[in-house]
Amino acid sequence: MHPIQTQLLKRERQAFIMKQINLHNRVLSADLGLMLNVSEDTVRRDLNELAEAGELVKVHGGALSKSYHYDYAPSTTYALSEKTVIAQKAATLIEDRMFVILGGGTTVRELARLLPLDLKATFFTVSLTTALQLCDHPTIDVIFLGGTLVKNSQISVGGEVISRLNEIKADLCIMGTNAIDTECITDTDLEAVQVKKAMIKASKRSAVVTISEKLGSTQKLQVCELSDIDYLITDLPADAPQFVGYRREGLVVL
Amino acid sequence: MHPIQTQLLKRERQAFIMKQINLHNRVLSADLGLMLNVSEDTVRRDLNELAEAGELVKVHGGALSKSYHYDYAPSTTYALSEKTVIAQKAATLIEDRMFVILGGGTTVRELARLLPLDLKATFFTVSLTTALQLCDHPTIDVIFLGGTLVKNSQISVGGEVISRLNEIKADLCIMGTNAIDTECITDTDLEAVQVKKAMIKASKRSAVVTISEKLGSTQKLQVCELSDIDYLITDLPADAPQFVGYRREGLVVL
DNA sequence: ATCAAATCCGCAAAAAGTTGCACTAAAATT
DNA sequence: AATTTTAGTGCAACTTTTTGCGGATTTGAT
Repeated sequence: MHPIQTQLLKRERQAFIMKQINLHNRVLSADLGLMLNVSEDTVRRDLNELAEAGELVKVHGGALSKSYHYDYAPSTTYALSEKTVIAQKAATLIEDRMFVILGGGTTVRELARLLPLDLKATFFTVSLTTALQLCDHPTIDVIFLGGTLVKNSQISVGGEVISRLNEIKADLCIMGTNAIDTECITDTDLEAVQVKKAMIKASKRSAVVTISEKLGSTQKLQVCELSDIDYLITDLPADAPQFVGYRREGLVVL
Repeated sequence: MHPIQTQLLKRERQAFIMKQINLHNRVLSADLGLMLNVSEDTVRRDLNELAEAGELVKVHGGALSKSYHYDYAPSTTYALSEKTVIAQKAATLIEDRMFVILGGGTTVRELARLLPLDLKATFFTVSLTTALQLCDHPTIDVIFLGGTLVKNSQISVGGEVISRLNEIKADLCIMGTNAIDTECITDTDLEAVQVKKAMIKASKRSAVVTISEKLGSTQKLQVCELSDIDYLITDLPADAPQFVGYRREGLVVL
């Protein structure tokens, strides 16, 4: 990391900075000042200009490569508007300093995307895509529960995950589901079901998020009874007639 | 950089300026004034004309070659073609039924993308993006080593990851790096360095993949000595002169 | 909560750029 | 040939840009 000898023009300096960013994914203002032989203020001004032009992401102390950001592709998500509504309702359950377990699926990912920017909480997840989305949030902590990956759902499963979950006592768990009826939550994949069971067991309260389309559907494997969950969150208003048969003691419909 | 003796005509002057630009990619108005023995005002007027004619790019203090046109903003991946070359070389190290540990970064991700479709092996990784890429492969097993996530680099770190790595004995480890010189592999993030150390320790053989641009750069934290790795894989041919000082017993340059 | 580092803000000095104008010399016109 | 025209150049006054610095403020880590 040797200093540059010649005095560079502004453009050259900024090009140099971009090269460093592309090479090392991150730069420190102090380092750049030394390398370029200019004051840190000048470096900071350059970084601000480049950030404004969208060439990099400025952070406290330096800057980061823009390519290192998860690009969310909302066009591919089925029923996005409904899921956004659900996610916004679900977000109200999360408060500062909570420990929250999140599952996979596009609805939960949408929730992760919509978390308030000033939220300070700790999240656990088994989903790669949820985790990536959470990485874009500035103030939260994210812990990934590793294990064997299931390829199509991109979540980790297995004994390793289960035993980690058994060590956790979270305030809240939010998961999607494949099917839900008036009796229980069901799903198709045995490994995923076991993880979900462990997630519920590891949390004081559990929320299930799902688009209303799935109400009344059933799959082969049971995750839990409807009474085992505390919140049911859909795109419908809480007093919608579709919830007949779902209401019961201790279950809040949002 | 001598001053010109004879007084030049405008056209000759501008031709001289273009020659300097093509030679050095940059010129300073002050230098040109001295060299051409005219006032800076005249130089500036010349530069303005040339810029208007699209022959160069005028900037505060002088002008830059049009080819220099720093076209940063690699919306995709920086130096992707080089990384593809590297990834193809690295892929030859992986054989059926191997246990392989992969790191993060775009080069490794490219490797994950280019794995032969019929490969049957088991992969461990701490990188969310590498893991996602591996999920697209039909026949391999993927195990994610979970832990606290570092947001910028989207990898998991911490004691959890380290101790899991300590339980693994893999055949091969392939990782990118932020910086490499003839002495050692270095990086910027302490947590990431600790994980990389553990990855190397957990593998019979270790490979470092990097674009040749990074050769000769150094960062603050040491991952390992150059002699601790078994393969160095770059976009250059194995017999390239750039490897002077890198070659040593037990290190294969690919 | 506390402390050091990083950032922001304004300012002032230096560097670079702009403009109008006068002067020169070559080119064009009569 | 004499005169007008015109492009080119340098100078000086003024404006803009760039940069570094001191100090107030925010941020992040402990």
